[in-house]
Amino acid sequence: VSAEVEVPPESPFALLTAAERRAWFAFMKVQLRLRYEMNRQLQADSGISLADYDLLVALTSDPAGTMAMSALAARIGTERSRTSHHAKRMAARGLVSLGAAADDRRVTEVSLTDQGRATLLAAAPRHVELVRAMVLDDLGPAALDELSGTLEQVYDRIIEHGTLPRPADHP
Amino acid sequence: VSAEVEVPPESPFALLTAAERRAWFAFMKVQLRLRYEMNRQLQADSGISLADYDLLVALTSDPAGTMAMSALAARIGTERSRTSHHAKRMAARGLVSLGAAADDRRVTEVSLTDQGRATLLAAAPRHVELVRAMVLDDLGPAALDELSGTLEQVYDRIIEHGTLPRPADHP
DNA sequence: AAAGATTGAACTGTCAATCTTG
DNA sequence: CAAGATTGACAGTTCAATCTTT
Repeated sequence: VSAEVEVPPESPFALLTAAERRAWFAFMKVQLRLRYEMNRQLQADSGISLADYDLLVALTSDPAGTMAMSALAARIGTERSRTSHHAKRMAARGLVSLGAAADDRRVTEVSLTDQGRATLLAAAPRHVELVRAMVLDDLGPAALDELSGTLEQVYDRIIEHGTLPRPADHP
Repeated sequence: VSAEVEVPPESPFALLTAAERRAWFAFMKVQLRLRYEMNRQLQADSGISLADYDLLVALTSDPAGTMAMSALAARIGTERSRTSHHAKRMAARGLVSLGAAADDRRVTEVSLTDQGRATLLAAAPRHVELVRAMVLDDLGPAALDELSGTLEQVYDRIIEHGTLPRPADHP
């Protein structure tokens, strides 16, 4: 397993202690590789990006598979304009459909199409398998709980010190 | 602190156990917010992106602040073409300079300029402060070690199951 | 005016094709 | 031909300006 990492004194990482640096490097490395591998696998197996997958998953949180554009953006945690561009591209590919809400015509409703639902159902098991294989499977119940607790604590600190409001809970 | 999260049975997350889901959500949430906040702070305080910062830091690992384009790309963990585009944009802003290597003229050397070095030196303390405030400060030495160990274990799994070779060690 | 959303321009990242030197 | 790198076209992201409905 990885131990001490030497850092030249000119490097900004010299501002961290050895233990801090170790945690920070480990986190950044995991994060970078994981994103890369998830994207690659989804693209190869199902022809969708991680961002596409996240959007489709978000829509399943509504029983009918329909959400207002703003609600969708808030759920995914990105800006409205980005979600708008993204949903439009996905609509062109047939994965979702867009339409004005009947009751308030300012609202754009984004809905899973049959094709979108089918794509997600086909993609999910392999994606979850990857996550399990890469992250979850090798941690015992105790390590998993410890990791969850630590990350939740970190998340709270980020929200406290950050510039964005805490989002509504992930159902 | 966050506890059980309900997931509709149609959601792909139903494929994970409650404990697995908790760890996975916590990781994804931390990762997403942290990237956002780091980017925002660097941009606001120093006028550079997180990607710019990473490239500048990578260059400091050479005493003279000069690396071959390929070596730089490998160090940052991105593709050569991306690094090439990025370095070119940064050169236009005066943060780095580009030139053919004397001994092998296929090689492009990327060098920190005085301005690039000054920008990094000015940016680093506040960036490190943010990382400390958001992630490191609130974890005791034991939690920090435990987190490092778990993430290093996860990283090894990712490399095992992934498609990319293990990169050279971060000095 | 405020809320919900879209648009267009500028910027960043990805992929395949190409160029240059060894 | 292989290695190092760049290019150009396209996909995705951000930001500010704009549009529509309430």
